[in-house]
Amino acid sequence: MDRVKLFNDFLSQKGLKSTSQRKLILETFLESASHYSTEELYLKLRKEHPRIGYATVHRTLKLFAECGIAAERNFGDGQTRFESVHADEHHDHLVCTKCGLIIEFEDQKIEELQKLVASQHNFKIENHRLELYGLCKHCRSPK
Amino acid sequence: MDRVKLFNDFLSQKGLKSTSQRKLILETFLESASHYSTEELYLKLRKEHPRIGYATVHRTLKLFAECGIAAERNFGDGQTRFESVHADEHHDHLVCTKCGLIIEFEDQKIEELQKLVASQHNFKIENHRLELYGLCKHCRSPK
DNA sequence: ATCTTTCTGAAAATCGTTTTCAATATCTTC
DNA sequence: GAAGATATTGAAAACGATTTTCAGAAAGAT
Ligand SMILES: [Mn+2]
Ligand SMILES: [Mn+2]
Ligand SMILES: [Zn+2]
Ligand SMILES: [Zn+2]
Repeated sequence: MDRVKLFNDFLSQKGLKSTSQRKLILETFLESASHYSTEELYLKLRKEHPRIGYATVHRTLKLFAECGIAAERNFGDGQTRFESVHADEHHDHLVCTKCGLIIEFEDQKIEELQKLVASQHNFKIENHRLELYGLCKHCRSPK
Repeated sequence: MDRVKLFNDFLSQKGLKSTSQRKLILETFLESASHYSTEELYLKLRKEHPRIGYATVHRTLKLFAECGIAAERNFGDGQTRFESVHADEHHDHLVCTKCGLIIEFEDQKIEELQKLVASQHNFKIENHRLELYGLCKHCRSPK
């Protein structure tokens, strides 16, 4: 559990405290590979821990993002989503507009061409987002 | 003025009315090539037409999007922006995180590679977004 | 001109997110 | 293991962008 240590180091370095809620939220967040909205993770946690508060879940997700173990995403449904980040890996997304399925991909050629475009405009890229929206394999076929 | 006719056809086809506000908003929207938030366009309009309402501006922008003469964009600053769409042209964006400058580009190779990625996942693309965030030419150089 | 329907603008409502605040938990220091 | 200092929690309120409501005004049909 490398990310747990990473988060604890982040907390102590910032003078923040290690609480049972933070441990619980991190554990649950790491359990699944999904792209959670605050609401979704809150509802999942509340099943087993009815005392947990929405604000705590949200604040903790923001902390994950701040320390780099989570990334904030926005797929245009009006909710910010958080996903677990592995080391310095990067990926982009295919998003099914019908069932919500999210597929991750990385294409090195596209990444290169992005850099080329940026340099042609004298632009220094800090980050980017590429999302392909459409119908997934299952939602394409009627039946 | 092709887009004016397009909008009027859209209105009459839907049983909607052609009002002085709608004419004015469309005219002002088309005048500039910028990526307007509702707020921005509202403030611009209000200078010459203090009686216009925010809700009317917003509703009208949504109508533009619905009839295809505008597209909704979201560059992560929490505001929906509307830009004029020319025919079926498509483009992506470079966004300066410091000054807000928006540069448009289209790279045919990237578009091709996106299709390839999609087909590899048996995915049917409906639309996509590619945004490169960073520093523009001016904001890069200190001075 | 009259009637019917849609539109407008101000204000209120909504939705996701963030902040506030009093009670509680954690961490230090003795 | 207390006691004190500081950060955290959860509920509720505040927030900011967007959307809806509603009564009066305007547009279009007859
Ligand atoms: Mn992902
Ligand atoms: Mn554009
Ligand atoms: Zn699907
Ligand atoms: Zn700039």
